[in-house]
Amino acid sequence: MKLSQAFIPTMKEIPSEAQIPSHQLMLRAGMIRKLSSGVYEFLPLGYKILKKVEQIIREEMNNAGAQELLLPALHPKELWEETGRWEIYGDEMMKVIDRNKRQFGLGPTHEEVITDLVRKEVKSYRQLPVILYQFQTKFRDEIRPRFGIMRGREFIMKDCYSFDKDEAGLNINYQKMVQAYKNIFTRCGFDFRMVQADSGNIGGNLSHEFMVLANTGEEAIHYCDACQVTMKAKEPEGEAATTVEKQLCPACQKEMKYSRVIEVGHTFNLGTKYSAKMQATYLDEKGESKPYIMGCYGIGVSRIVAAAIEQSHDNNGIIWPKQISPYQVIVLPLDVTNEPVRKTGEELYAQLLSQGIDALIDDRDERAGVKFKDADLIGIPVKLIVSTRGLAEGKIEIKLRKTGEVFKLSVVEALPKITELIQA
RNA sequence: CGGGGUGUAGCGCAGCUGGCUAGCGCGCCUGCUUUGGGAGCAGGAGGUCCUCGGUUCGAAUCCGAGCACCCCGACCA
Repeated sequence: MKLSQAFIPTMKEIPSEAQIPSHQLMLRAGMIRKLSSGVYEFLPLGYKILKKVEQIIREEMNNAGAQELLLPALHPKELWEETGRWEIYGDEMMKVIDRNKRQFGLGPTHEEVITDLVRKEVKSYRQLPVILYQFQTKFRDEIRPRFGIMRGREFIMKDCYSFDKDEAGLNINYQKMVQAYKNIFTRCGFDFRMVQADSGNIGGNLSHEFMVLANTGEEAIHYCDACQVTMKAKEPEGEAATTVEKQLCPACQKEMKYSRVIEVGHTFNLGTKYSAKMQATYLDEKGESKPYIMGCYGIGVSRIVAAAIEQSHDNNGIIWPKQISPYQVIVLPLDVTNEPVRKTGEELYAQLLSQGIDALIDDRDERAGVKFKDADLIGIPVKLIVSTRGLAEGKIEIKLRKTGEVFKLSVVEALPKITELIQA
């Protein structure tokens, strides 16, 4: 992509609405814009990152035996009345009415819809297990949307549901999903912990949350890496309470570490909570009718993007982990009015593309400072700098976003080095 | 929903104790100069001062109501 033609409106100043780094940087980097409280537009750069994250999740889900589908966002009221959640979910569900005065909810989660689909199609134990997932826009009329994309009223979620004939089957699938989640968050470059959790509104009897360590997180944990123990921290109570109670590790008795965290994933053992209420049953080997044993597994896809920035940024902007960076390399011809510089930049850019490297080129007639600032702001891991000064010595320069490390190389050495850096 | 705060150009802000034609920085357009970390000069475009109502000869400024947005709390991917 050529920056001169790209719709990436960067900003020098911080919009006053944004308080935390990820929100500020996403706005400044031209990734998102606000339409309304808790409702955001993903611009091309933000959308590209979202798609990268989605693809990582998709690969791991497919690998774990789950199949992708797409369910509706419009849910008829009657379906939610079957589980009693039309009342229980209450005002948190956005509601709409059609021309015949029929009521619908905008799906905040999809247990009812998926269970309805499966109960209509899956009648025998022979058809189980089945694991289905989707990427979808969820609607939740949050009491207080905040921190930009972090807690929106409309957001992208990957939700996955497993249907088994018995508890043993569910446990196997649950473990598969936990492993898939660990793979996903590792690939996203996260420093994260898994913690046992309350099951909240979704329900069930066992659940785990996946927490990214970040000091702007809305929750907190105590953890002991030596013993692999993690527990959720209670929020300090009372207005004056700012100190956190110390926790000793139940295994080794040493003081546990404490960190604020962002919840990016949540797994639930649902049991028969939904299938029983919805008469969602199959026939077992003996011809007896039994409710499915269900599990449910969610990931906040858009939130992952924000969490990644919270965990990796500096004063100059975002520092994307290689795996989810929107582009792998940015080529910076520092002076496009200098013909050799412009030409060398264009050629290197074309060569990168021809080798399947997703590159960006800043071909704008801007000063060097502007180009460096924008490149750092949007966080591309590798800068390939072509300058009048460098070319006079027959050199170009490669500079790494994360470490600031610089390599001066001849033009022919550049591509192999970039390939090496990208694969490292 | 309870508490706190903000609303003036695309962004950041000043002006607000009642007074002329609403201002500054950044950004944007034109030209010239510049060209390794957000350039300089000159010219220019861009405003329902959140909305409605009230007080007044006169309101961005004072009063009232409403709306929007942000922050703290309960809720959650």
